[in-house]
Amino acid sequence: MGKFKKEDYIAQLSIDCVIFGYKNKELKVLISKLSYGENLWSLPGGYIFQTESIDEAAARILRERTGLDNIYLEQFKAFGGPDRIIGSEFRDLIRSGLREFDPERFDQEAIDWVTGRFVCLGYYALVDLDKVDPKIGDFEEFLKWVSVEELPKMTHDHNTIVASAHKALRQNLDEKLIGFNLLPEQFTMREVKELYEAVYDREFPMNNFQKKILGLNVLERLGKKFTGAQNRAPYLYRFKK
Amino acid sequence: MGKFKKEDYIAQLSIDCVIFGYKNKELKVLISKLSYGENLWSLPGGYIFQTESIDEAAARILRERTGLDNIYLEQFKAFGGPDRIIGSEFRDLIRSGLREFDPERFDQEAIDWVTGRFVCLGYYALVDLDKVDPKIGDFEEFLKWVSVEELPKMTHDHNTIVASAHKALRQNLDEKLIGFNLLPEQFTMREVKELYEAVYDREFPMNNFQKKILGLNVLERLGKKFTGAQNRAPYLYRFKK
DNA sequence: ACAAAAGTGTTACGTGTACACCCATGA
DNA sequence: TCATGGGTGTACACGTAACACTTTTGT
Repeated sequence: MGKFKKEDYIAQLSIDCVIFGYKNKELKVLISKLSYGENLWSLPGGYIFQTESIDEAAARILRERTGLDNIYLEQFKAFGGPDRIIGSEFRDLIRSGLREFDPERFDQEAIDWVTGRFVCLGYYALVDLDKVDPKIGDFEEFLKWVSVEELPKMTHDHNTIVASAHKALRQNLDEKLIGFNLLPEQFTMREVKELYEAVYDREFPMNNFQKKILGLNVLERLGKKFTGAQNRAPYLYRFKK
Repeated sequence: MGKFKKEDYIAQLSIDCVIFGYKNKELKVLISKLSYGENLWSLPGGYIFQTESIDEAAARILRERTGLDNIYLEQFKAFGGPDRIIGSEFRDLIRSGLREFDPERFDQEAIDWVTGRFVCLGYYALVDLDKVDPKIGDFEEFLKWVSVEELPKMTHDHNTIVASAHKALRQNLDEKLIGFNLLPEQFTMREVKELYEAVYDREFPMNNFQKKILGLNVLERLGKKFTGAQNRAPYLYRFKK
């Protein structure tokens, strides 16, 4: 990675991504452990090049972090209190060099830039968790999938941002039929139901749920899925394109 | 007005306001005629002080433009193509001084700042049109209420922004019961119905509409409104606080 | 008494929920 | 043939839509 040039980016404006995945009947979010401070967590994010649109920037940041292209992505809200200053909590920590940053990439001027006040554009992404190959960003130690129910306290207003993203997801899941982005290509009806239950945190009766989803006419029925269990084999479905 | 100091503001980030009003059975938007160029229109907007939140900035801008406090305000989307550069269309026009700006307020450096690339945060506001006393901003000649159906071609992507705001309004009108912000304190059921018809651009049967709205239990019935017409006098209603 | 429009009531329809039932699978 | 869970069908409740009707007001 080359030197960070602040002139390349829009100042004081960042993009934070709430990357949703689904596994083990849980809705999960990809969060990052920061490489400075003690037990500090945050959402993966990035900055906007002067030459790209904000949607392109979000897609690029997602691509850099997940290795995936054509991710389902939705801008849901901008966040911008005057207290959204990375430095207000960690500026001293960073500057004191408690953890060293790569001086090749970040000089003092760049660190000042990064630790100023930021307005952030919140995007949420829906991915097939198993296809993601998470890559760390600047100031990050590692990334981790965590259930939305068990998120740690994160830096700044990132917990608020996730809550807002979750709310937006709930509002859009049905209307825009985006839930299938969280599942693999083929899935059973039960898996769809359990996904909905994870998102809305409530139960759906199987038979009525099936009728509702099939009534949308967006799924095509494939073969059956034989698991070896001593019960009727469920059908596999695929999202129509 | 004092000198414009760019250091006071967040760079490359603006707020554009879609101010909705309602009159003569039409949903209207307050737009401004620019003081340079020929027949150029845009949305009223402004910039964000380093010391305020984005919501505070939007409320302040609305206050400056309408004279009203406690306006219903909702952030609905951020817009940020790399082509959103005021200068790309008008930079030369501005710089050539086709219309002179107040040099006390804007020096060359400030004009460079203003004509760069901007990401904009879209807010929509709902106001009682008759209470608004529109005040022009920088680079503006006058403000005008125009029906959403008859908007002129505006600068940049402002037509897109209005369309997006209108869509957000439609989605929220019912759910958040915000429509009454567009009406005076007292109103008849027919006026509410006609407002809804203006927003959704379709008809609602009076009797069912009445049942639905009254069923929400958010209105209190006051006296009757005698207009002198030779028909039964309608009730007046008020929004419960 | 009449025209105009406000307001109320009654019925029909469609969606979603609850319940009951049958079917396939492998031990 | 039995237990398990998948899948389908039917009856009911609810909210919305369509229709008919009564009431008020001023000429």
